[in-house]
Amino acid sequence: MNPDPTTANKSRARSQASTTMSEIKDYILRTHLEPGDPLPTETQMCESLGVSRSSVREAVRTLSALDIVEVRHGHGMFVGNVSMHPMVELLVFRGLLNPGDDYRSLAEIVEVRAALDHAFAPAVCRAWKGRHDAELHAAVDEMVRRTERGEAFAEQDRFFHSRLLSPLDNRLFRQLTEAFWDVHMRTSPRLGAPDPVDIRETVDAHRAIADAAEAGDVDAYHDAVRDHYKPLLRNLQGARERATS
Amino acid sequence: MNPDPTTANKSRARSQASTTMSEIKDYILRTHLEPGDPLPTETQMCESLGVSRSSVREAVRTLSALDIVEVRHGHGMFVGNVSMHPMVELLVFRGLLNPGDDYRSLAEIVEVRAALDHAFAPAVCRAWKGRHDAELHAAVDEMVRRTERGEAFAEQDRFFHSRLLSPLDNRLFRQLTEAFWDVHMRTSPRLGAPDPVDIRETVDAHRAIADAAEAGDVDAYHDAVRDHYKPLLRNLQGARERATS
DNA sequence: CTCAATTTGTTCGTATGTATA
DNA sequence: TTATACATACGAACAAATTGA
Repeated sequence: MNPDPTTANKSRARSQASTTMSEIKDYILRTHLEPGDPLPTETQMCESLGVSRSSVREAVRTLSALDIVEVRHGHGMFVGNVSMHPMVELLVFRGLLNPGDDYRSLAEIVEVRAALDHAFAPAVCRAWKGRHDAELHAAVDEMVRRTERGEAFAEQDRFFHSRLLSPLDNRLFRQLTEAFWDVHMRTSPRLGAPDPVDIRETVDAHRAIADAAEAGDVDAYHDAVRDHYKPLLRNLQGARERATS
Repeated sequence: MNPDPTTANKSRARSQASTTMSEIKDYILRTHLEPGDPLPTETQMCESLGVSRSSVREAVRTLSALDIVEVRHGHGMFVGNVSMHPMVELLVFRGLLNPGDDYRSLAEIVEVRAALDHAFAPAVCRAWKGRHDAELHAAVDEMVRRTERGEAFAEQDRFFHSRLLSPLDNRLFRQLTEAFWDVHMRTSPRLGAPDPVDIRETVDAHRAIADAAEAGDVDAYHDAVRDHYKPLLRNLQGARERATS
């Protein structure tokens, strides 16, 4: 009685959209496409995969959420750059999800950031030893100026950390660090404006980090990283105590 | 002339599916839902948000890809557990994407895993000091038995590392570690079967890690972690050299 | 600049598969 | 087993964005 039109699929348990998603991923891998390369149009995929447009769209939706496919309205679909952006969205949402321990997620983020910085300290010092980077110090100078004017310096901060790790060849580590920086920035506003003294301490720590790296002094680098996160952890600790009291 | 039906939306630039996604996220946060809690049905969302079912479905698709929403066929939609699974999928795909430097992604994964292990060594040793965990050692015993029978021990390996970090209160770190373990396992098969001597060395390192943690000996712990990854890094190095030759 | 072609975005109607009671 | 509620799938039509003639 049942014509069983699903026999064509490998397993009837998996949904059309799910199998279609795998097909698209396989297509990208099979044809050795790279980020930015154009993908077939929706209608072409419908024909070649033998599924409806809705299914293709849902599959593409999923891949788009993972930054594996990038879709531009009225233009076409392309291979995404497979960034860490999905994880950032995820962690930001997670941070907002916990109403009880509000600052716990942020504290965990900071702890992991510090851990990564410490772990790659030898590699960073080895890479920078003997070199001097004007842009790195210019970023710190700009932080100082902005601090004196009472302005924020998120942009310089991001640039500094990105630049500092740029000579490393572990792309995963670099992207992970930047991703956690992003999560940090998008979760921290609830902390309120930090103390001016703490800001000054943070800026100084950036200078110390750059100096230690360029001197190839791993121990000094560890100390500077510790100083970098110290005021933040202090604020976080205070906020958590206030929240529980 | 223009009836402008999009006035209801905050910004006409964003797509329906995108705003719908934000609405659902806001709904979860606003009503303080937790992972596992039921969500309104598709039709209910269509009515309350004033959009078509397709748009709701595409929005849900995106949230489902990020493990923010879990949808059970024929049952309903629920708040997902916001796990690291999306990142695992992402990194596995990334690993398969590079045809040139095949083992580079895997090497980066291993390096980050080792970095995290080293970074949290003091916390692990502090948490385990003076304690003795039968299950931890039982896992190692089982590894030994399986090695003697020439079998794999992925399950025991995962349990070991998960158990080892279980006393830490940084959930993010634990989930990150497990996620990288998953990526590692799903990317490493291309390396081929490792040398029996290396396997033995790896198993011994697990024992040493457990002993060091329970003794509260941070230095020994660092050494054990190094030994744990040493055979793997050796194989990886060899594979990369063979690939370039 | 305007027009037309291409491509993705949105909607609706309908039929089907699935889980629960 | 039946009934109900729900998600899944398909196809057609129209809207909106982009590109290039």
